[in-house]
Amino acid sequence: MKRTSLQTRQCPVARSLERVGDQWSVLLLRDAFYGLTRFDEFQKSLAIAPNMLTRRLTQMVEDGLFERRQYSEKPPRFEYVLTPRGWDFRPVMLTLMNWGNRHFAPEGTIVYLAETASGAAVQLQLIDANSGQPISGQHAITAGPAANDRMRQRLEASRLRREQNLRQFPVQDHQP
Amino acid sequence: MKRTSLQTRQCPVARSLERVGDQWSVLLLRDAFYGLTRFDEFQKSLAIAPNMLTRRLTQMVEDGLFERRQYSEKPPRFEYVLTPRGWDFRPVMLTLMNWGNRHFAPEGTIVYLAETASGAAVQLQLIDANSGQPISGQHAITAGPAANDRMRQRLEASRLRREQNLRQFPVQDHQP
DNA sequence: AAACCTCACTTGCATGATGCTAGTGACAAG
DNA sequence: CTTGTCACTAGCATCATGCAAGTGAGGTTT
Repeated sequence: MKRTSLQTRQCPVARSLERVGDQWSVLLLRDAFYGLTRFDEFQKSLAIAPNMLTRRLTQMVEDGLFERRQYSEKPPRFEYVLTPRGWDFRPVMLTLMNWGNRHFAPEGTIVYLAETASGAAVQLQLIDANSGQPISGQHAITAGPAANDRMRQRLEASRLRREQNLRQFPVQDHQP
Repeated sequence: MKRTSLQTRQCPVARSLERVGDQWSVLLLRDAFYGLTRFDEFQKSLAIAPNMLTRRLTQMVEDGLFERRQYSEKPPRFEYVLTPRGWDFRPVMLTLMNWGNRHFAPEGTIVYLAETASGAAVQLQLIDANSGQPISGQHAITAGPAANDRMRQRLEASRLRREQNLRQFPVQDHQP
């Protein structure tokens, strides 16, 4: 059957998944961050069927993640370059890579993020730029001005459950 | 045809996608972070068909993201609780949510992360905990000890392209 | 005690997205 | 004038997705 559309859902995660909720989209972005731009580069790197690649790239151009650009007139040739929206996905990619490294690399560290200049390894951390504090279990998703009733109920229920848990297990914090 | 397996690929992103490379897995994790644990809670919240939900949950239990736990004997009832590996996905979720909020919420901010105590809004930022510096275009993916030849070649090619770009556009930095 | 409800699923089948293979069109090189 | 590169398109097989309906163990209501 048709895959259920998440477009109508009022949730930024669901809306993101509508654009990158499949394997190939994310891998294409990964390769784009590695600097690939051309159809056959993606094809070789990913071992993806050409029709799948066409479908994904077309969709991602439509979604504003890639821009299709002609780089040669006489042999008509095209390349796919990241838009600002595509570039903006980089933190998600790095966080996901970090997760994969920690949990699915039994043979040891495959890749890591490093400073280009010094080569020093980076230890990724998500912080609140306002306070400088790392994100922890002391931070919670909150309804914004555009949230509808359904979303507010969902978040309110979540808040209540959190309070109950705190009463039951006062020191529990899975997210240090 | 069968979906191509990414298991054999030596890349932490591909390996992560093998576990969360579909829409429902990520949405299940989202709801788990909201505090949902029971089959029918997930079903109502996501409007997912029960067979799909069974398939996803079973897979995610196998992958070590959820643990299936009996919480009642007399009416035999089960719940699905996040494992440490599942909890560890939270930074990815928050970063993805942030991306969705910025790019796919034309009606305004739907949800935001806030400090539980003060209610102060959080401005998410990815930093290097070693240096305290934000992650920028000055950081690059580097081969770790367990990287194979193919991965090293990929990263070397990426490095060369970056250097060429710098010669062509010396001030370009898409990732401030 | 019959009827109805809750929770956690299972079964059966339709269909459309995924994916393999082969082919195409525009040019360039030898 | 044959071969090669690049960027695709076309045709078809099949498997994952998803709807609808049912199941079983027990509780609650009338």
